Amino acid sequence: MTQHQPPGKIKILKALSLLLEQHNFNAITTALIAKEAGVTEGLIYKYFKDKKDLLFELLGENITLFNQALTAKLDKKDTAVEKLKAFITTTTKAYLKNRVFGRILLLEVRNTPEYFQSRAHATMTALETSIHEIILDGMANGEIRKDIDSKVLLKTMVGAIEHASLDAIIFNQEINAQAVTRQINEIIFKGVEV
Amino acid sequence: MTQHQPPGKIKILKALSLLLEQHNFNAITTALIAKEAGVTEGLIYKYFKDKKDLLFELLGENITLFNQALTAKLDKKDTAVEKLKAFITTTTKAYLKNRVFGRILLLEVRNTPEYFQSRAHATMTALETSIHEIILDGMANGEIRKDIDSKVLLKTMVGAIEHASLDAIIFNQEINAQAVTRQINEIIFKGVEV
DNA sequence: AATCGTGAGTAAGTATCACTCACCCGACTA
DNA sequence: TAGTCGGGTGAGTGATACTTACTCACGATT
Repeated sequence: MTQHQPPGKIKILKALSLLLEQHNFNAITTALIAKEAGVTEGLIYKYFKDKKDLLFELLGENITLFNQALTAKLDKKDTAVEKLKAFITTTTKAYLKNRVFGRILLLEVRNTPEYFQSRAHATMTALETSIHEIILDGMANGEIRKDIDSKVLLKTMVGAIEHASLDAIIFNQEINAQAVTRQINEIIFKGVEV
Repeated sequence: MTQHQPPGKIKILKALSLLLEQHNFNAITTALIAKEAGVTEGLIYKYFKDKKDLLFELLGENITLFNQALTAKLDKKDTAVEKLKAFITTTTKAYLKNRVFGRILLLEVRNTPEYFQSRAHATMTALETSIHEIILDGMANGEIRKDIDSKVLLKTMVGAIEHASLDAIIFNQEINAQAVTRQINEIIFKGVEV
């Protein structure tokens, strides 16, 4: 997937990733990216359609790596509920550990329509589809209530994960991912009403 | 709150709101806003610090109106659980009915640090605080499990609402808000595990 | 060993915006 | 009738995303 990338291209991707740790995407100029990468501005446009395309490719690499790591983790779990809980935990931890990844995905790309045509988004959709299938499996084998809309459950899980990570990502706070994900799992799987 | 606004300022706010129904914020130029409003570009900068400030003010008006409507609705409910369910339903419906409001709040402002200094964000924080207090009330009077972290529950609710609305907002789909919010309420309050 | 093609990179633009600034106008008021 | 002030104008300007014409190093081909 990422083999035989020209050195300049790699340097540009690395530079943007580094800069995103300190600044938000709009505040990062192409001139700054080029300077940080040690190349000229023109080279960015040799390898990327435009500035946003560069962002999407960086996100795409992160998602691909994350997708592989997540799949490996879920394969170790036996039941659907265990897999879904692992999904919540692993994803939240990924957003919090790799802040740039979380920031791009949750804050920087969604307001640009082109993102939804990108490879990054396609990978993300595939990931969500596989989680959706786990939910369906769980319903089929009696682990999960059948009268729940599987799509809404998926959205609730993803939404909970994202919103739990959001403050930490925006304000660069440290939060206890372990404790938070345990709580989310408890809320979604057991419910909060007495 | 919004009294005695000069006509030009109102026209500019209305123009942006209208344009946001068709285009995303970055794609809307100040020249286009001015043209749509029937004023000159310079006037925008008489009333707003910059283009983003204009966006924040438009959002602020929407949030203030929504906040009032929501408070009125919640006051009619007696129990904490009923209030929280009404919060989920009312908020989701607001995002779906007023797409521009949903789009600005969920997609356009969060990637700009200045938003978190704006009046709009302050109002939003106040709104979330009042919902948090309802959760705490519910715990105090035995409606809601006391071993749940109230903050995480709040985030889960908000996250579920936002993510359930997101696809509809992004792709301009119609979705059955009634059915979706009933499902979210079921998931969060009763849990999904058999 | 001369030539060709190509991938990698450069440097000097250009067009488009967001934003500024000096100014105008009419209506009050002293 | 001069002063001032809110509301509004329109011609700039600088930053910046993006383009384009070019160079250089190189391995393969003849």
